[in-house]
Amino acid sequence: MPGDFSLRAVRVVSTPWERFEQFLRARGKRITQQRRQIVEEVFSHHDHFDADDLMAHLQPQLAARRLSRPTIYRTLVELVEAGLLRQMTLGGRRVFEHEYGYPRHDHLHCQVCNALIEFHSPALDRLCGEVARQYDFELVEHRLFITGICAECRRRTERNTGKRRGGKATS
Amino acid sequence: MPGDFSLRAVRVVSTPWERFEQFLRARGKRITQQRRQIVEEVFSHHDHFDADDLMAHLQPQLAARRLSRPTIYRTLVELVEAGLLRQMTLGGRRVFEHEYGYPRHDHLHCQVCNALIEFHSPALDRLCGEVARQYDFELVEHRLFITGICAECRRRTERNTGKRRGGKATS
DNA sequence: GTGACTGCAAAGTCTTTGCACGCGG
DNA sequence: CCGCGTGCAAAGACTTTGCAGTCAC
Repeated sequence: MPGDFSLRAVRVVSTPWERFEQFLRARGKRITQQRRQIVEEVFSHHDHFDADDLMAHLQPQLAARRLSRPTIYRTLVELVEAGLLRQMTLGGRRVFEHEYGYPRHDHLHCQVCNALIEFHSPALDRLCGEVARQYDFELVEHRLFITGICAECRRRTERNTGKRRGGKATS
Repeated sequence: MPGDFSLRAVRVVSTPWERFEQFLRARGKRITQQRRQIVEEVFSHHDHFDADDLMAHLQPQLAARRLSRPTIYRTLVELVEAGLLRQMTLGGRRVFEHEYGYPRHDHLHCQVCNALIEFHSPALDRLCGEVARQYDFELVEHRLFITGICAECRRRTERNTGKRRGGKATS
C-alpha cells in the first residue's frame, strides 16, 4: 500500500545507471560491475532504504563475494554526491531515497508503522523562501517532516482501544 | 553571536530541575546528584549540543568520577522522555536542544558554519495542519530544516572569492 | 534495609580505513 | 601496464549493557 502514496515519477532522459556513468566519467572514476549492481538494485523499485536493507537485497552478491560492505557504503556516498540519492536521518537511522527521476517532496512520517508518505507543497516552497529572505539566508534546500499517525494505524488503534483489547486483532 | 537569533524564552513556573524532579518522582525514580549536575549544566545556557559537548562541559565531574559517560547518556534519554529536551539529527550527529521553557520553533541551518538559527512561523503551522488533514494524518509535530548559507558566511565567502557580485553586504 | 543508580569495563551497532591484489581503461 | 577500486580485516566513532558496589529513600 505504501506505493499508493508515492508521487509520480518525473520524465528523465537517462536511466539512473547512465546518469551515474556520466558522473563517474566526469570524475575520472571507473565503471565497475559492483557500482552497476548497486545502482540497478537501488533503482529497481522506489522505496526508502538504509544500508542494511540494501545489503539484504544484495545478499546473493555479498555471499558470492562479488560485492562487499565497504563497497556498498562507498558507492552510496558517491550516489549522493552524484545527486541520484538523497540522504536523511529517521529515528537515528541513515535512510536514502531516490532523488534522480523523482520530484522534490517532503514527508509525513507515521511513528507507529514507520511509513513515509511523500507530498509536495508549493506553498511550503514559498514559505521557506520568505523565511530565508527574512533572515538574509541563502536557501539551498529545505526538509520538512510531519510526524504523527497515519490513517491506517489510527483505525487499528481505535479498534483496539474501542474494544479494550478484546483479542489480538492481528492484521 | 548565535544568541542574537534565539527566540525569547517562555515564562515557566518551575525551573527545569524542579520539573525534572517532578518527572522523576512521578516515575518512582530517584533524585541524585548526577542527574542534578547534568540538568543544571544543560540548562545553564541556551544552545544546541551533543553528548560530547555536554561531556566536555562536565569534564571536571567526569575526571573526579562523580559522573560517568553512561550516566550522561542515560540521563539525556530521561530528559527527552520528560519533555525537557528535544532530540534531532544534524549531519549525522545526534543533537539536543531545550524544549522546556522555549517556544516551538524550526531551524535555518548554515551548512558552512553549522549555526542553527531558530524561527517560528504560524503560517507553517497552518500549512502542516492542512497537509495532515489532506492525507487523513494525525499530526503530532513537525520539523522543518532550511539548509543554506547564513548572511555572515556568505559575506565571508564573497570576500574570499575576490568579491564576485560586488559587495552588497547589507544587514 | 532495599532496590534503584552509578561507574567501570566491555560489548554493540554502524561505518570507515589500511592494505595488497585484481581489473578497468 | 598503471593505478583506481575492491575485498578483507580491522579500527573507529558513538552508544548501550552487565554487573557489583553505593546511595537515596
